Amino acid sequence: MPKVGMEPIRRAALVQATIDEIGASGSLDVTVSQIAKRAGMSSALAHHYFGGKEQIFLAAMRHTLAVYAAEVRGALGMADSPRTRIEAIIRAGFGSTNFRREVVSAWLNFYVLAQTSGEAGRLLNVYQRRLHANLLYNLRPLVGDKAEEVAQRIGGLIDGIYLREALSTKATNGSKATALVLAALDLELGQGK
Amino acid sequence: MPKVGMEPIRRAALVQATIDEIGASGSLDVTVSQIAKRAGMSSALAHHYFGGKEQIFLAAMRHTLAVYAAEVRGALGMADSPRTRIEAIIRAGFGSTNFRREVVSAWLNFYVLAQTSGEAGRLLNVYQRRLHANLLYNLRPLVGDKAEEVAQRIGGLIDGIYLREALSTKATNGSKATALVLAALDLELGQGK
DNA sequence: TTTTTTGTTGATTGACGAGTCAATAAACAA
DNA sequence: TTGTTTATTGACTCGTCAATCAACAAAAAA
Repeated sequence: MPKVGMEPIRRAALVQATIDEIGASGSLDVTVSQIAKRAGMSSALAHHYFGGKEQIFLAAMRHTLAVYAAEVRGALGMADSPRTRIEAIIRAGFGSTNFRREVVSAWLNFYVLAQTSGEAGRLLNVYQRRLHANLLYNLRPLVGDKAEEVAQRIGGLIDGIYLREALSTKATNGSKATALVLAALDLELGQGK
Repeated sequence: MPKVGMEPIRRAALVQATIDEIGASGSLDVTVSQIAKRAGMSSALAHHYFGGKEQIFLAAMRHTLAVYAAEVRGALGMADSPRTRIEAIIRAGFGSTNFRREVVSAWLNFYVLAQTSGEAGRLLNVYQRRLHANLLYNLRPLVGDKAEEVAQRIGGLIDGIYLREALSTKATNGSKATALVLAALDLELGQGK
């Protein structure tokens, strides 16, 4: 019983199903059929709306990145000093949304996809640049010309902790990760200038 | 013209070819045929010696981990204080061997494999525990009961910087990464007991 | 020399998966 | 009413790939 205006609904369902399926299987070796089934439709329909598997992946990646960007933006809006803005960035990265197992798994696999797909690499690049620029901009007034180096370190630490959580079998604890990075920030800022 | 005693040679060639092939393609989507061809033999022979694809991957992973472990051990042998031992660990991680593009790529993909394969997860776990234990043991005399936290941070930073290099399109600079982490170490140690 | 062990591959099998297509049907426009 | 657009799928094509097998060759053992 075909209804009209299904396209956005189907697309959203497929994107979410893709993230869930990647999270469930832990790899990009998920078939279009699996994704479509989870989203409650035939694989032919998935192809109809997205054209191909890679485009489904990219849409899922864009969605993940967009959600992350929105959270950072939201958190930044509530902060009014460089220091609190940096804290906001860190907290947003380890927020409950981005820290759910399936999202973490999706990120990890997007890292791999970025090595193969040019478009995926570009997307990830945008994320990394934005994170770095945000950190850099707010660190500058706090540590001057050390900002570049500090931003590199805080950014790397965020990614590294993220990675470890992705691999850890234990239930992940976002707040512990946040505390760890915040302590590093304190150290970096405590060093004068 | 079959010669005798080929097994170890073939196995080593396949392991190296696997790492190279993963590095070249940037993903685990490499076929046994590709690997075998790069190693100069038929795919049937690869199956003959290893049994299956997963076991080839695991052997490559074990080799990568073993090389890394050997470098750490070598570096540790030349150090005689906790501080220099920690430096040795960091330097080894970013040493030229582990920092070559194909090795970095292999690591990244092993991370993904670890989510799927139990044995791969176990192997990676061994590496992480060993790194953590090494850091912890040598940090204890320097920062006392903060050692656990500091080890977590230094370890996470190593992994994170590694990850970023894996994704960077620019030629990677191991010494820059090393300097970044060493500076973080200085900070952590500078904060007094 | 005969037999067994080790090395080696081309050909084949069997499964699976991406993408296409034709067909069906409801909604909508003319 | 008739034609067009949108939604939807089962069936099919085509390619790929892991794994197996049968067969052949050389070396080593008997």
